[in-house]
Amino acid sequence: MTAEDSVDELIDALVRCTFQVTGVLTRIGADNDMSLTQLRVFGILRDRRLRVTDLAAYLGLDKSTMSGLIDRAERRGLLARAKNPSDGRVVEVFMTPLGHSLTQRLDGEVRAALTPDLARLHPTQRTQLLTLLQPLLPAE
Amino acid sequence: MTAEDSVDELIDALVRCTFQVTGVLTRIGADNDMSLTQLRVFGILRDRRLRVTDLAAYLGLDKSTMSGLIDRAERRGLLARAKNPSDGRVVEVFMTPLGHSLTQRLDGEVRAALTPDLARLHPTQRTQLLTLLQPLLPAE
DNA sequence: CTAGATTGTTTGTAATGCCAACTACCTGCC
DNA sequence: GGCAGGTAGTTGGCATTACAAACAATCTAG
Repeated sequence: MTAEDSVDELIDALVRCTFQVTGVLTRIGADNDMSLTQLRVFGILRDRRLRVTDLAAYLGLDKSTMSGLIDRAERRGLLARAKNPSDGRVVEVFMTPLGHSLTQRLDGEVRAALTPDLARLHPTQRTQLLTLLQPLLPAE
Repeated sequence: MTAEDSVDELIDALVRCTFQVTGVLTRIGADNDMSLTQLRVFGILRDRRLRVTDLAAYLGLDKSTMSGLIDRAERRGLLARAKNPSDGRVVEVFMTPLGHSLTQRLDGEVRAALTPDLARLHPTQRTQLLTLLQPLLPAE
C-alpha cells in the first residue's frame, strides 16, 4: 500500500465519520427543534457576542441567511440582538439565559450519544485521537 | 484531568472537526451544484443500486424527501430509476455514467482539499488515526 | 458635507425536509 | 378467485435553509 492510498483510505474514513457525527447532531437537534446550522450558531455564541457579519463569516453563510436564523431564534427567546452604541450600523447577537440552558441540555445529549462509542477506546487512545485531530481543526 | 474531562474535550474536538470537514464538503458540493445530502446519496450509490426506501433509511430521511432528491438528480441525468421486475412497487435507483464521472471529480476535489491537512501527520500517525476512527464508523 | 463604503434587512427564488394523503402493488386469508 | 390489510413511492402543503439582488441606515474620506 502506497502512502497515497493510505491517505485516500483515511479520507474515506474521515468523511464517513463526519456523516456519522453529523447524523447524531442532526437527530439531537431535531429532537429539540433545532437545525444543524442553529446548533453551530449556538456553539459559537456559547462564550461570545458577535456582530451579524462575523457570525456569517464564521459559518460561511450569507448575511441574509443569518438574518433569518437570528429572527427565528429571537422569536423563540433563545438569542437577542443589541445595537452597538459606537457604530449604529452594527447589530450584536448573543444568547439569552434560555438559550444558554438549551445549549447545556443539547451538550449533555451530544455527550451521552457519543460517549459510548468513544468509551470503546482506551484513555491513552483517546488522548492520541485528540492529538491526531488537531491538524484538522480550524486554524488558530 | 479526569477521564470524563478527557472524553468531553475529545467530543468537542470531534464536533469541531466534523463541522470543518462538513464545511469543506459543502463548499465543494456548492461548486458543483450539489448539496451535502446529494453528496451523501452519491457516496452511497457509488457501488450500489438501492431501492428508494433503503436509500432513505441509510440517510435517515423521509421517503418523500428522497423522491425529490432523486427527481432533481434524474432531471440532471446523474441518477436513474428502474422498476424492479419481481415487485412492481419497488423503484431502484442507480447512478448514470454521467453521475459516476461527476462523483469521480468530486472525489478528487475532496482529496485535494483534505490531503494538505492530513499530510501534516506522519504516515504512522495517519494509520493510527484511521484505526482510532473505526469505533465511530457506522456499525456492520 | 457629500460620495462612497459598510452593515444589516427585505424580497424573491430554489432546495431540503417533514407529515399526511394518495396510488399502485403485493400477500394472506377466506 | 377475491378482498383486507400492508408495503413502496409519489404528491401536495408547509416551514426552514440558503443565496443573490435591492434597499435603508450609518459611517468615513476627502
